[in-house]
Amino acid sequence: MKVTYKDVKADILSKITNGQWPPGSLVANEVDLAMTYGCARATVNRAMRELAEEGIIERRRKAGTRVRMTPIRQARFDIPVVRDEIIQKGAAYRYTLLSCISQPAPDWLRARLDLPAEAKALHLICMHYADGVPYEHEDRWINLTALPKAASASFEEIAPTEWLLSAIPFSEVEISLFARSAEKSLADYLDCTVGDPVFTVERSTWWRENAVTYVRLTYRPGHRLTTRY
Amino acid sequence: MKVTYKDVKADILSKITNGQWPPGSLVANEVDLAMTYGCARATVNRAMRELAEEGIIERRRKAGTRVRMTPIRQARFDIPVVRDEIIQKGAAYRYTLLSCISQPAPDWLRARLDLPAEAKALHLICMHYADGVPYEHEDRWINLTALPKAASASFEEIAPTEWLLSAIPFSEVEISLFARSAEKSLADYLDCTVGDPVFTVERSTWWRENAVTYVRLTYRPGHRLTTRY
DNA sequence: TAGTGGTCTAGACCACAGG
DNA sequence: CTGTGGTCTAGACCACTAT
Repeated sequence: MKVTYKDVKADILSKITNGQWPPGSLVANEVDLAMTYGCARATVNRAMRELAEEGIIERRRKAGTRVRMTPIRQARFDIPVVRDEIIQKGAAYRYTLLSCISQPAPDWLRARLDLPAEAKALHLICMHYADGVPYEHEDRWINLTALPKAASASFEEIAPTEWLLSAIPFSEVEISLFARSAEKSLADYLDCTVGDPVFTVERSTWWRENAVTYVRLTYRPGHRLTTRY
Repeated sequence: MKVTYKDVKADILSKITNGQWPPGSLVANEVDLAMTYGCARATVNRAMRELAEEGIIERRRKAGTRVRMTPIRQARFDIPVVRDEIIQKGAAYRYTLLSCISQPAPDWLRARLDLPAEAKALHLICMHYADGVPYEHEDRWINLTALPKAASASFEEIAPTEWLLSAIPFSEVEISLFARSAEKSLADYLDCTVGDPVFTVERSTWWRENAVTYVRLTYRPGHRLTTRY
């Protein structure tokens, strides 16, 4: 059986985790490793490249490869579309548009998205329900200057997230997670008590250097974002 | 100049983002693409593999490659060591051990980490300060059965995170983010008001199938976890 | 069963950065 | 200047799976 890059990767990783190759130590170069594993250099290269991407080792031309002193830990969270998230839990999905107002972009929004003074915006408030229970509150602003056709979309029927996904499928995003307390209207919508701690995801989206949308997604109390790594 | 995998990747991505290859559409196979780009198949393969990893396209043997209907967006957050995080902000770091008790693992912990009935645990409570201001509250349990030498570590001087990092540099982690409200003691330590919404990171760590530690890191009100993708 | 992606190889050239 | 990683190539075989 041939030696695969996965074999090499697993073996190197085990040598690191069991202490044979301690943090900071120099790892043999690709040519030597290829010899010892009896495989091509490309195979070793792929194994090492992936370990480097995962923050386990650090590679530099000429300097060689070292085991990271403090491994860089990264958590990856999937950011699903709410509807998919709810359906995947086996619950029934329902969406409601609460408010939809076209207006000049307020100062704080212009500041945040770096919009010109005359920018127009569409302000949407929506709710997403799972089996009839409030799941997520969506407070969204869409930059009508960058995306004028949003003005004529019927957000009664299609959730803004999904409309935007079809309008601009790929974009640059800044995402921010934090805790805040539910004020009156939020508490009403989420069916919780005023002052309850809620988990909020704030997202700003750009498409080709143009700010497109800013959204605050707030979840019912108790919501968790979970992952493994 | 030779065609690089980055060229190919960028070109494919642009064809997707500008709508030439809409969501759901079938992408030409690797051999054909290699011909049109005038490069080796391996080059196309690497470009496509990365796009697939990034959730832009979906690949299946025989079925071919498709542009994802709803691109899987993944946010990656760096999980830094608190001390590094604070120092990088240009603030002075200070650490305090508030409590350190060795005791039988409570039921909820045994349930969570799947520990045997007789498991012993070390319960630590610590604070991390930035420029003297409360930054993070740490409530940690270490499984002494899996990691007996933790009993003799001097957590007065070294923070558990850092001690653990040297004891078990690489591990399997489950992480969970949520909002909760500060109860009395937490509010005291974080210098905030009881009931304030606080952001909490909960982490369970395994090393070679053995649960090692469970920790709740709670940040002062207003803390945000931010990233771009 | 046949088409597609997944991977390995052996060799080559190059870019970068340490000494 | 030279060692190391980064990448490309052309060809090959294999694994999966849609049809």
